[in-house]
Amino acid sequence: MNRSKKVSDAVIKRLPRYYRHLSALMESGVERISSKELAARMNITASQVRQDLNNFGGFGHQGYGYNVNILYREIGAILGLGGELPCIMAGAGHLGTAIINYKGFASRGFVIKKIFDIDENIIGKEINGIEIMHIKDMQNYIRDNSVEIAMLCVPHSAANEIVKCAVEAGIKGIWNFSYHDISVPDGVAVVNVHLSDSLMTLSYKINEIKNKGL
Amino acid sequence: MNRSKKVSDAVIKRLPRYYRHLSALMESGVERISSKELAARMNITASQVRQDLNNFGGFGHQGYGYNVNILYREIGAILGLGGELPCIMAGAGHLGTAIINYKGFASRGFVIKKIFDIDENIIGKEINGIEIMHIKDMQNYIRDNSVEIAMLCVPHSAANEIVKCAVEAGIKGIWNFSYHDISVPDGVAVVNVHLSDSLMTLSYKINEIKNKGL
DNA sequence: TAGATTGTTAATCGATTAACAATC
DNA sequence: TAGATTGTTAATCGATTAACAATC
Repeated sequence: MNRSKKVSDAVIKRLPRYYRHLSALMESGVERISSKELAARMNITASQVRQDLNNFGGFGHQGYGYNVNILYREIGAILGLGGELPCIMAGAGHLGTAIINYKGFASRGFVIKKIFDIDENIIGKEINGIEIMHIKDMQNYIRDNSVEIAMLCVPHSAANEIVKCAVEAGIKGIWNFSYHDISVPDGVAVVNVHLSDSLMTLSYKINEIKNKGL
Repeated sequence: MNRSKKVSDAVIKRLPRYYRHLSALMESGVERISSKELAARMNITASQVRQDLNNFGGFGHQGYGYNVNILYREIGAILGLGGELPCIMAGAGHLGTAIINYKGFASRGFVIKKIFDIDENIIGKEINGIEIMHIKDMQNYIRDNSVEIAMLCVPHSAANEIVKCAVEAGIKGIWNFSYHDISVPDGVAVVNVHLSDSLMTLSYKINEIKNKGL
């Protein structure tokens, strides 16, 4: 992998899409695919496929295309998949619970080790077989167990404090569902997920179509 | 609003962020803000703020800046907020339940009218005071009640069929949480939310930081 | 070998940033 | 009025697309 030139955000966001499509191809028993065919499936151009992949190395062969299995594995490696990534969930509300119960993450290596919440009534209980502990024990748990990812499903009033704790404990990345964008020091990765932003984008698009019709 | 030139996706995605920051400014009692100050809060450039807003009209005043309340209301209108947008939820699993229980949507006008599921055991029950009906009744319900948005939290094996139903019934937009991207005819808006893509992006970023350290 | 398809360079397109006259 | 700040045009930067020699 070429570490010198920074890969653009646009490319990074497409990587999981490639991964998804390659996974589907594998399931259908497809062994090889050309950039042209893959692009058609994904509604992008063949040029873009080749440019994207060549950020990370030449995975194809002239006259042949790309081996689906190999490309799938390579993109998985680029995405940091392959091993186990220990996670914790902060916040056992509805959204946290939904994510804890989602089966697709563990199979990709995102294993939620513990859940942390402030509600005394649920501490000691389990969700999907995972123990709920008090939020005050989160920092030590992260440190002692080399947790890499903190998933954040808490009210935004609590978010900053919890982020601070997690960062001090050496967390590597934060997956933030709380209302405000969060910021962290260099060396910690953050992805903000704003479901309400996404819904408003949909509303915009509906509105746009309506206006076009006038 | 200038309908002739298409507003870019990059701008559309920033609109909810402006909306969020303006909302916070209103709460802190700020009455006016310059593009420079707003940009600083949002980690973008003042030029970009002005360019973005001028896609939709001149909301500012020279020497003064922007009135926070007015700008908030204008962006709300651009986003299609203000009235009620009737929604239905397809799929009452963990994720669907989490979204149904989220309080922030209804206050923005996204009111979930009914929930549809295939599980006979839960039909007739309620989540957050909203009735669960059988999925076979979804199409008529959408048609008879001019539902605008279908929220899709079903397994991907069921997604295509449900989308087809909803589109035939005249749905205006689909908020899709199921695993695969969905496609719809012109005139229907779609926003795909892929939580696992988002998590993999985080994993990439963590990995990138690790590699940079080497 | 001939056909196919890559990796990569060059051209184009679009989005972001800079600059500044207009004006509150 | 003088200072501030917009709206908008021009310059720059970066991402996407096109083209093609290399080669399987």
